[in-house]
Amino acid sequence: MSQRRNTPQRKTIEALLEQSTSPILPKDLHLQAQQTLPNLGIATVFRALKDLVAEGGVRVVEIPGDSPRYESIKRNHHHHFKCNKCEVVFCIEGCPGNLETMLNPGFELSNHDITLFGTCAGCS
Amino acid sequence: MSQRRNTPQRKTIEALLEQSTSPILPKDLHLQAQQTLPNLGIATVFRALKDLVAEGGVRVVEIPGDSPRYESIKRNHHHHFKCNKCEVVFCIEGCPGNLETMLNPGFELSNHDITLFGTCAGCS
DNA sequence: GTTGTTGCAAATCGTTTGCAATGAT
DNA sequence: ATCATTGCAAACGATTTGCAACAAC
Repeated sequence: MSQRRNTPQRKTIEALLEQSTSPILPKDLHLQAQQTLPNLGIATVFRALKDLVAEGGVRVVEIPGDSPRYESIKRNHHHHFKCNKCEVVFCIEGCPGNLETMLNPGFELSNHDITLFGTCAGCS
Repeated sequence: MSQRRNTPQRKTIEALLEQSTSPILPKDLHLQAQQTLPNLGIATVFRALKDLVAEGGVRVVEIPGDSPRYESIKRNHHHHFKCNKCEVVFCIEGCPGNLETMLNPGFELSNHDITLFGTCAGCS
């Protein structure tokens, strides 16, 4: 099988993901990583993200209307809020729970995704 | 300003959206509409969807991992469930509500999006 | 006849892939 | 010296756009 190699590219990408306080878009991750590695290609970013998601170190965050963002799995279960004005995405702790009750009999719940929209504290 | 014209293309697309019991992908809508209008172009489907969403007759449904689906606004507020096995998307009535309590002070909630994942009755 | 609408093809955006060169082990 | 990884460019799928022909009004 394939043993993973510890390249500067991957180290940089992983570090940026761990430092970020909100989920990042691949293109922003690419821009930020290029400050350290100017020749870094966007394909390498996507490959690293795919590997990290497969290994379970990173999770995909989908905000309706946007392309996928990525965040480190180090943060525990939470959801996201996107401000309609400044477009910033915030992580929000807490979860309504009890979602199984929404399902008809015979349906089994494995996971869920909640996105809230509105105006953030700074914009309102 | 632009007055909308009642073309066969738009009538067909609107009718299909109203008949559907679950949100549809543009490419499926295109395929279905082509049974009536064989020369219908995919661009016309996207243009009609954009207009319908702008007018408020149709709503966008985003299931994480998939491209956007569309559904008639005639169905009232509800959420969606995607089966991990058969990949079918179901509408589910009901809503946990009380989501404002998840937000920090200063944040205002305008709308929300919930997607549940798991196994549907037919697959489990 | 005016002008919104269409189909087509080309363009765009985000993402993936093939491949030869490179670098970690 | 292996063989995973890289950067680049080409390929891709979904969506958008320009434009000349067309059709609803």
